[in-house]
Amino acid sequence: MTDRKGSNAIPIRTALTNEDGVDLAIIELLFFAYRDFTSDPDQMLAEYGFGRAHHRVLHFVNRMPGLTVAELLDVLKITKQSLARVLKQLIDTGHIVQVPGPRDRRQRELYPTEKGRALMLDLARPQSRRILAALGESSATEREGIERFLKAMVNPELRAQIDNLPGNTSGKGHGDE
Amino acid sequence: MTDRKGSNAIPIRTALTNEDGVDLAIIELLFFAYRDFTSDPDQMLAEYGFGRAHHRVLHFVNRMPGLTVAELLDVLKITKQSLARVLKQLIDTGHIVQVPGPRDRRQRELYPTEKGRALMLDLARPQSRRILAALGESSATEREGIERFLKAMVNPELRAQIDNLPGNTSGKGHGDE
DNA sequence: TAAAATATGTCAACAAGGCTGACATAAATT
DNA sequence: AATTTATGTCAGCCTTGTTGACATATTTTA
Repeated sequence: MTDRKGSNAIPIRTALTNEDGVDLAIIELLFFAYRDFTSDPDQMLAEYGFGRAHHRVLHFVNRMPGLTVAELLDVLKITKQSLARVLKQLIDTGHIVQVPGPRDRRQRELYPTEKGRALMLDLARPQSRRILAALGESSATEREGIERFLKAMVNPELRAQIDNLPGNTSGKGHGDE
Repeated sequence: MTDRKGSNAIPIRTALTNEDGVDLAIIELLFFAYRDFTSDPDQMLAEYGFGRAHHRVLHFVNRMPGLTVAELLDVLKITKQSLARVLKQLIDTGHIVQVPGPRDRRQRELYPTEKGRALMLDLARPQSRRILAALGESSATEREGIERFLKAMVNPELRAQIDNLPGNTSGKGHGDE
């Protein structure tokens, strides 16, 4: 009897707690925090017929104007077919424009339009407000601790990408290299 | 000419930076951190034919054994139809069992089985390891700062739910009230 | 006790946003 | 001239969310 579901399916009535050697507190906090963090822009995006995927594309095109499709795929870690759908919509609605790469004309450099920049800022504002409120009375040192923690949660290979975003401590930016 | 996409779609070539009054640094850190945070269990779950939704259900059933379907829906903030699919699979595979509520027999109390407890722990371990590594040299005070920040990111109405999870500072737990 | 409300389950259909595989085109590289 | 590269696109699949409708058992209420 392999008992996939049968007789020994005895209910465990004791709750798993932080004492079980696993950091349940932060695991759960990340889940709840991220869910609510994304909820503000999600609501706004729905009015445009956009989703979270559009938001991410719009965000990074605004942060790294002129990036190529391949570079964007590398930041987002999705396939080009996934990107194609949402990128097409953002182009069709005039939020993003494509410009043939000057050096390599196979490439398409992606830039936000005025409209795309405005939408990106609209989406970022409630998130920024939430973050500011959550930081509350935090000192600059505490903020550094939070940023350091979040960055350390990212896979090491990808931390360089974060540094290369414009205005971030180490990197010299992306725009006009 | 409404110009949905036309002549004035001029590419903006300047990158949006932290100086634009929006906290781009933490916005991006949350995106990257959460993506990588979920990637470890996602990979493991794929081997079982499960997804992130199964993980969440399994997690909270282990954390609050005996919760009812309605309570679980309230924690996850999804519809019962969404829950039904994944819950059914978890029950069919013997990870979770249902027990008729003793007071109200319409209710189904949800409990993990030994198998469900084991899987939940397996999934939590890499996440916990990542968190521990990210905390690194952080002091207890820094950790508190991080937890306080994350909790403050959650919508205020829902913070009580977090406190009521077993082992969390204020709440007196859920199990055998 | 009969009627209404509640907790849960289930069917059907739909959408977003991931995925894979295959193939086309233009441009650059070899 | 042949190959590789960057991008686009078609078709189909999967997970996980959604809504609406309806069935069943049980509890509560009138």
